[in-house]
Amino acid sequence: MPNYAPEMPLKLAASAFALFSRHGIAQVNLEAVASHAGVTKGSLYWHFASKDELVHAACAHYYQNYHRRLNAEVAKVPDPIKRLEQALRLSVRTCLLDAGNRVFTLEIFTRSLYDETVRAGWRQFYGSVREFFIGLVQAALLNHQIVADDPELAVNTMLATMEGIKLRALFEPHICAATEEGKILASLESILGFPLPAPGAKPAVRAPRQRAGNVLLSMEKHK
Amino acid sequence: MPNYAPEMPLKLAASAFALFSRHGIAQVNLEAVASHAGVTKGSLYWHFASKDELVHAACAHYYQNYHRRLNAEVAKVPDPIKRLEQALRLSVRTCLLDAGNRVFTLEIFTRSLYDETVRAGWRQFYGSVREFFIGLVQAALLNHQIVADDPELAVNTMLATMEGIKLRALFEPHICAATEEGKILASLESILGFPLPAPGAKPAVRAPRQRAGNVLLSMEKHK
Amino acid sequence: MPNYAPEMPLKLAASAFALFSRHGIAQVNLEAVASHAGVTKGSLYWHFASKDELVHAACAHYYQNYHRRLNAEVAKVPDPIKRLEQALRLSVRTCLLDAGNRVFTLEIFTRSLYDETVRAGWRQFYGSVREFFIGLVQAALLNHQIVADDPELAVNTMLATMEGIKLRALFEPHICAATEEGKILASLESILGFPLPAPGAKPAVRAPRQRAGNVLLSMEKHK
Amino acid sequence: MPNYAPEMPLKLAASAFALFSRHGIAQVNLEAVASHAGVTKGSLYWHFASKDELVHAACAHYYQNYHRRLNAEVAKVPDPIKRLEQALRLSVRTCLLDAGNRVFTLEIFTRSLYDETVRAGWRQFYGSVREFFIGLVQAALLNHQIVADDPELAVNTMLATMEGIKLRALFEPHICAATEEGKILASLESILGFPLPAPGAKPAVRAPRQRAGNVLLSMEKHK
DNA sequence: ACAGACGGGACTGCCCGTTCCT
DNA sequence: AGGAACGGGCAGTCCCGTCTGT
Repeated sequence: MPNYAPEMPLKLAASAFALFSRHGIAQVNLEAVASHAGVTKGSLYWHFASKDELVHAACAHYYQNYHRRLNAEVAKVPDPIKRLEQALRLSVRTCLLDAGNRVFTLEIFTRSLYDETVRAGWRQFYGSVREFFIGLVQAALLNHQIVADDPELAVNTMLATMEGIKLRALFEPHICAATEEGKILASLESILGFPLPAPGAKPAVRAPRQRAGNVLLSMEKHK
Repeated sequence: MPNYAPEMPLKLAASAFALFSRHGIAQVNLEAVASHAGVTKGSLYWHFASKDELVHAACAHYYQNYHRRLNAEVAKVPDPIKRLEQALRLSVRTCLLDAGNRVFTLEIFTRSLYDETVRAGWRQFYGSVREFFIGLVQAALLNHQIVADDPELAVNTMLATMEGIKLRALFEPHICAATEEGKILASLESILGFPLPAPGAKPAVRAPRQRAGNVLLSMEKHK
Repeated sequence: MPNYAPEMPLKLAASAFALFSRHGIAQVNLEAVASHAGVTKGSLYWHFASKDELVHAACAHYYQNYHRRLNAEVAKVPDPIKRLEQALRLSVRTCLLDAGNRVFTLEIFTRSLYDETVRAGWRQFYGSVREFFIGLVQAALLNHQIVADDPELAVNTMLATMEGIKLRALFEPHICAATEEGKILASLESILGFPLPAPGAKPAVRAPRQRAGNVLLSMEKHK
Repeated sequence: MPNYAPEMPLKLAASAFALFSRHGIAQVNLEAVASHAGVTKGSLYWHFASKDELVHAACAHYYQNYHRRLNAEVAKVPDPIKRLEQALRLSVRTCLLDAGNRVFTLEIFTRSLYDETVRAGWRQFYGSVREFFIGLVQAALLNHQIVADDPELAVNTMLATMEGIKLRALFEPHICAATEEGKILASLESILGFPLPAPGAKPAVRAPRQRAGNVLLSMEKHK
């Protein structure tokens, strides 16, 4: 029917991302990706020269999707700190709470060991995300809504904490249960110098020791 | 001479670990592992029923080797804080500075996504390492050589920082160059509440609470 | 040029037959068959799901080839008894004098012990050959060129004699030497009630007792 | 725990014969043979240097067993034609009606394609059987109990007929059903020139044409 | 004489990326 | 764009034969 579908490459990339996230890259063959997109393997090869290229496209899909949603999220609110909070919430939801996402990024990390293109892609993506957050943090700083000596350090720490949580979730899945969103969010906000949510509460969260490092690591043990 | 080699399983596990660390698990076939150990694939299958089992053996080899070296390291010195420092130094050297080790653990992480046995093995290993360090920290605490409100939290933070560094090294290899040992070590020690090395030095490193966490993230950017 | 070869299955079957005939089925691996046909094992498996299937195809190749040559042979001459003689000559040449053919059929017999499909295939082949010869015999009978009370019995006997010769050739190869063609042929024709070739010759061959059973068995012993 | 069992080689040969007859030579491994004999593979190799040797031993077991039973059978009766009949009956029972025996000999035939020793063994065995029967036939001849112009030819024909029946039984098992013993026996006796069993019966069987070839082939078709 | 762990080699069946023809 | 065909590679299996130990 649609004998000319200009969006087919994107459809294939989306299918690839979806399947890779569910089953891992090595476990998904091109036949499956093609049929998931409604075409055959032969057609897939008209758009992508190799599985590697398809992986790159899946990464690009992931990066672009994340950026688009991030931008859409912050566009909804004008207040700097609200924007930052929304950005954080979205990141937690998509990157941490979504198991498929955790799978995909871990697969990408491992693949980047052997594929320079993947490695470069992620490096660039990570850099742009960092710059994005630094921008949000500085805006909130200028608005005196948060406190931070060194925005870049704070963002770096926050991002590293997210990676740390991702890794821990491998072995302790409960720490990324959907119900943990608030807790995780609070920790990340604390790292970025957010004020305490409840004004009357003791500023424990803001207490230096509390904010030290991957705050998530202090979460009560799971029973 | 070939027959009757009770240590062959260990030899094979060591070969598997060595090759997996160099080239990744999927890139190494059993033929290569066997020939690295001086036997053939047919013989390998007398000892291991599948590649999965061999992977588990390689993990066990890794765990055991790490533990053995850790114990040997701390046995050399009686002073608690020296022991802790030695343990940290060894960990940094073997887990962070050694690229093969970084490759192996990342491969294991990804594999643990699909192999419950691998996942359980690593969970147990990680737990035992944590307990080991907590013990060392408490000993140093009793000796008033370090300060730490919550040893478990400090150790968790330190270990998470190591994982964070490992991940960053994927995309910024220079931060795990051999020359960085001192810097990395200092950061980890700072997290565990070590006193400042040089009394005259600016106490920036000790500015305790701020720097705690993934201190490594504040390292100057690579040019 | 490799792709799109609809005749590849036949080529592979022919290669399989050729190699099986030379070295036996168990002694030939799929790699050898594939490379003999100019492809690789992976390609072979696109056409045949297993070695068993390939054996079946080799049998089919053998059956079809024999039928085709038989039909071509009889089509060349119109005279019924000449047709019968040509058919016999071809059968002797291909089935008895050709060592490869003897090997192949013996292998097939043994394999049919354990493979019902092979067994059924041979049964059908044997049946069709028998019908073919019965038809030729009856035509010659109607032409008063041979004498036979019971064409079916005569054909059965003739075919059984051929099998008997095949078996004896295993242990006394000389009885299937190329030079024996005439002698074997004469015996088979005698069973089918052919008239004596030379009118002046002693009718020894036609003597009942001489014709009893596998006449070939009366051939002088080899020194 | 018989640590000294001089008869172990025979036991192993018997086990080998039994298993080879049931499942074929290629389908039986040495482990199975050894355990069937109550020992392990290591012990088997003390008695036989290779699987080939074991096959040879199984053949020898078969030959010897057949000879022994044949001799025992004829020793029971003094009358020449009775002896011949007993010998025939035993041969039909052991060689034709017993499916295992048919399997074993067919396996041996195929193996003899590639194993000169097996081939020579069978050749010798076959020769000795032929001589044995020729002796019995001549004795009966001297006693005027049968008629035969050429005892050797008659025996050859009879033996070839048995082989022919064996082959046909592959594809038409019913012709070797236990109930067919009488019919098969009658055919073979007819070839050897036995008098008709019932005096009043029409001497059809003795008519030359009827006796031509493997008389068994004239058996009514199976429905 | 026996037991059995072990080594070695070969092979089947399969997967999956890739190419080519239509 | 479709899909038949190809190619390489590898896991898992089988089983023979050997070697140590008893």
